[in-house]
Amino acid sequence: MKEMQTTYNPKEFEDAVYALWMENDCFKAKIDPEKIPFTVMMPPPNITGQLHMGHAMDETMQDIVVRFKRMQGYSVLWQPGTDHASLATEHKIVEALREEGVTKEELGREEFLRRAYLWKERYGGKIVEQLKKLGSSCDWSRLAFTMDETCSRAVREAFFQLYEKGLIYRGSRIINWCPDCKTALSDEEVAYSEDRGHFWYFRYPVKDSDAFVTIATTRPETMLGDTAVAVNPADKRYAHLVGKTLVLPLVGREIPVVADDYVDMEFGTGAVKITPAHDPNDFEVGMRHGLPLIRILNDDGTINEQGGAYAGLDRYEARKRIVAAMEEQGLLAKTEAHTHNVGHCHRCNATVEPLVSKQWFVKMAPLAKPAIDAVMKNKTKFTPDRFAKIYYNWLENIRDWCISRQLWWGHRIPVWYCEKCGAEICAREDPDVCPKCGGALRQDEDCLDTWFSSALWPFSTLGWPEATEEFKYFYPTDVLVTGYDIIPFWVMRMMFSGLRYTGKVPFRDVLIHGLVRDEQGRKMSKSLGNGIDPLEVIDRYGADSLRLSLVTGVAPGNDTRFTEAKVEASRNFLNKIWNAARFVLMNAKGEKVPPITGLKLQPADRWIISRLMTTIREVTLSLQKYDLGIAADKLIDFAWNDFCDWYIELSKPALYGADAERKRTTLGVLCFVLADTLKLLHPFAPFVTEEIYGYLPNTEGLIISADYPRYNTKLSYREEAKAFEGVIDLIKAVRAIKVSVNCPPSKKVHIYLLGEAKRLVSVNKSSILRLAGASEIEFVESGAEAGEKTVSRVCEMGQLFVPLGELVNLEEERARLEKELVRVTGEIARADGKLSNNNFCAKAPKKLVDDERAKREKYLDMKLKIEEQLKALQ
RNA sequence: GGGGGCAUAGCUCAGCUGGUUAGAGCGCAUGCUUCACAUGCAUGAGGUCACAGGUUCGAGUCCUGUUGUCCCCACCA
Repeated sequence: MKEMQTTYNPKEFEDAVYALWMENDCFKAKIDPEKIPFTVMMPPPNITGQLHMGHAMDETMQDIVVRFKRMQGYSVLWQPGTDHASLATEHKIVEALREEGVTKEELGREEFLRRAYLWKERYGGKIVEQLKKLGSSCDWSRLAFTMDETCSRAVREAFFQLYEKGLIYRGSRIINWCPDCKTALSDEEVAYSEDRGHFWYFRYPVKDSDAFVTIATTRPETMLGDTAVAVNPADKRYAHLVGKTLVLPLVGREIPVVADDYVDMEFGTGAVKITPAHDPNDFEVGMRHGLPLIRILNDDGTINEQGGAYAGLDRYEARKRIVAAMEEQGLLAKTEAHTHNVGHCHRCNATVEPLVSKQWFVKMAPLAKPAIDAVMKNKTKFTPDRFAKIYYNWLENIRDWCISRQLWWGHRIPVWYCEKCGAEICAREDPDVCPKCGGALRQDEDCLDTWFSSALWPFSTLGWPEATEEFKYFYPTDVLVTGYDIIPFWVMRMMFSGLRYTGKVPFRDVLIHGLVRDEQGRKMSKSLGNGIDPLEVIDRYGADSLRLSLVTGVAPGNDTRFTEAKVEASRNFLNKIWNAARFVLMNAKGEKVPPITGLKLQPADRWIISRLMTTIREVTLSLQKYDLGIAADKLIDFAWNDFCDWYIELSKPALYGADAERKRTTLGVLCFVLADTLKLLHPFAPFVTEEIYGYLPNTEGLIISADYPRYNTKLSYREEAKAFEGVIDLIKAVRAIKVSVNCPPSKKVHIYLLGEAKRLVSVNKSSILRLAGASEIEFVESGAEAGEKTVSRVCEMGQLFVPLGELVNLEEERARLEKELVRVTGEIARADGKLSNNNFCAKAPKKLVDDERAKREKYLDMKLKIEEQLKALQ
C-alpha cells in the first residue's frame, strides 16, 4: 500500500485523479430506463473565453449538484459545450486581422469563415481544458458547439417555425448600432453608463420672422437629421408657433413645429428637436406626425451624404464643427455641463448610436406570455424565488428582439430574396432557385444573434428537432445554474424557446447565484485589472480548496467576495481531512477492518455514528434545496469538530490500549465514519476525497461512483448520543477550570464528580482522563469530600470539583461563581416569565413548553449547587 | 420613474417555513514541541441583530414606515 504524505498536497494527485475518472468513463451519460434521469445543461462558455471566477463558481455549483445526484443513483447527463459567441469572436478575429493589415471585407466572407474556424480549433478548446482542472464531471464525449451540425439544424428549424407563424419579421426600426463592430445590437447588449457631456442650446429661426425657438441637445450632430421641433400642446409659451415653419440652421431645411404630449414642458426649454432616424422617442413622434426619416450616419459612425458639408466626418468631429458653426452664426444660446446616460456596446464599449435600420425581429409578446405563466404556475422554479420577480419584470416590459447582426461568424439568416420577382423565401433546406418564379436567389447577408442559438441549448444539444432517444430521456432538464446577470440574455430566452418549440419548460429549477467580487467588493473586471485567475489559485491551493471557498458562507443568489483567506481556510480544512485519514490508516495498517454491523459499540462510537446520521440527513436535505453553503458548513463542522477533534481523540485510548476487541471496534467505526464523511464531501472536494478513498481498507471502486450515504434510523442512537454529550461537557468543564486558574495543561488533576452517570463515566474513563488532562475521576456525595481549595463547575453530569491547591484564588473563584449565579438566576427568571404566561402554555407547542419546564428545573438545580458552593467558600 | 438586494461580533458573512443561552471563518487574548495535522490543539473575550411602529404567547426571522447603501431596468431631448 502507498503511504500518504504528511501534508495535503493536491498537485500530487489532482490531474491523475481526473485522468482516472476519464479512463473509467465516470462522467458518461447513459440512457437507463431503470434509473431516473437528471440533466444539467452547462452554460456554454464563449470560445473566446478564459476561465474566470464567475465560471469557477458556476461550474463548481453544477458539479456539486451533479456529483450528488450521480451518487444518489440518478442517470446523470451534464451536457458541456461552447458558444460561438458571434460578436465577441468576430471582434477578436477582426482585430487579429488588423494586426496583419487586412480587413474582413478584403478577405471575403468565405476566407474569413475559414480563418474563424481555424481560430476556433486553435483557441476554442482552451476553456474546456480549464474546466477539467476544476474537476467538472460533465460528459465530454457529448461536447457540443452552438455552430455544430446538430445545433445549427435546430437554429434553422426554430427560425423557420417562427417565420412561418409570422413571429419573425423584417422591418425598419430604431435599433442600437455599434459603429465599431458595425452591427445592430439587441437592447440587452447595450450597457448604459453616466457620461459627462454637454447641453447645447441652439436657436432655430422661425421662417420669415426674427423670432427663434431655442432647443437643447446633447448630440448636436443629429440636427442634420432634424425634421421637426416639438412642443407640448398645453405649453402656452409656444402655442403661437405650432404649425409654423422653422429653418434648420446649417442645413436650410424647412421643418415644422409640431405639438406632441411626449414633450416635457418642465425640461430644457420645453422645445425639442426631432430626429426620427436617430432617437427612439423621436421616431415615435415622427410616426405620429408623418415626419420624414433622415438618416445621417454611415455604418462606421461617420456622417453620410445627408450631412452636406459635414459628410465624411466622424460623428464627434462633426459635433465639434457644428457647435462652432452655430456659435459663429450667433445661434448658440449657451452651453451647459450635463451628465447623462449613454449607451455602450456590451462588447467593445463604443458609444452606441440609435438609428433606423432594416433588421430582423422576433415578436415578443406572444412568446413572453407563456414564459411568464410557466413560472407563475411553478412549472419552473427559481431558487431563490425572488428572482422570479426579476424575470417577470423583464418579460413584462420586453420589446421585440432584434436578432440580425451584420456579422459573418454565426448562423446565417435562412432567408433568400429572389433577384427576379423579389420574393422572400424562408426554408428548412437551402433553396437553389426561387420556388415562385425560378429566378436566382440571394441569401440574406446577416447572421443571427448568438443568443438565438443559445436559447435552444437545452434541446438543440439533445438532437431536437429529431425525437432522439436522448431528447426523450433527458428532456426537460432538471436544473439550470447561472448568474442573475444572465437572466435576461439567456434564462428568459430558453424559457420561451423551450415552451414554444418543445411545448415544455426547458428546466424545472433555475438555481441563481451572484457575482464573485474582489476583496474590496468590486466587480472583477478586465479594465480594473482586479480579476483573479482561478487557475493560478488552483495551482497554489488545489481545485478542491478553490471550490470549497466558492460555496462556503455564501447564501443563494448573493454576491460573494473572493479572498485568499477563504481559500486558505478551505485548504486547511482539507489538510485536516487528509491527516485524519492518515491517522486512521496508520492505525489500520495490517489489520482487517470489520464492517460496522455486528460491532460491539461503545457510547462514544454510538455518539459519532449518531452525529454522522444527523449530518447525512442535514447535508442531503440542504443539497436537495440547493443550499450548498449550508450543506458545506454542516459537513465541515461535523468532520472537523465532531470527528477530528472529538472522536479521533476519544479513540486513542482504545487504539493504543490492550483490549483487542475494543481496538477492532474503534477501527471499524473510524473507517466507517471516515468513508461516509468522504462520500458526503465528495461533491464539494472531488479530488482529495477520491485520492483518500483509494487508500482506505474498507472501500472498493471509486468514490465518484459510490452510493451516497443514507440516513439509517437504526444507527441514529438519539438518546445515547445525547447522554454522551455529557461526557464532552464534562471534559470541557475540566479544561475550562484548569485554564481559569492557569494550571499548566501537562499537570494532571483529580476530578471529583457529584452526579449519577457512573456507568457512562467508567466506560469512558480513559478517554476522559486523557482529554481532560486528569489523573483520576472519582464520585463523591458532597463537595466537601473534594477538599478545601477546589474549583467547582456545574455541568450536565452534575457538579464537579477540582482541587488545585495553591493555584486557587478564593476571591476569584467566588467572583466567578457569583457571576455565574447572576446568569443562572436570569435564566430562571426568563423561564418563569414564559411559563407564567398562560398564553404561552396554552398556545405554544407542548414540546416547547416541556422543554422550558425542564430547563427551569435544570437551572434551579444549578442555582442551588452554586449557592452551596458559595457558602462553602465563606 | 419602475424593480430588487443588503444593513447581525473588529473584518467577511451564515441564520430554512417565527420557538432553547443568535452562529462560523478570519482576526484578537491566554496557554500548549500530547506519538494525524502548528495548514494544528485547548480556553476565552467580543453582538441594544440599522431605526421606529405593528402582528404574535413568542420577532434577527413576518408586515408597514424611516434612514443608509448597492445593483438592475427605463430614461427628459
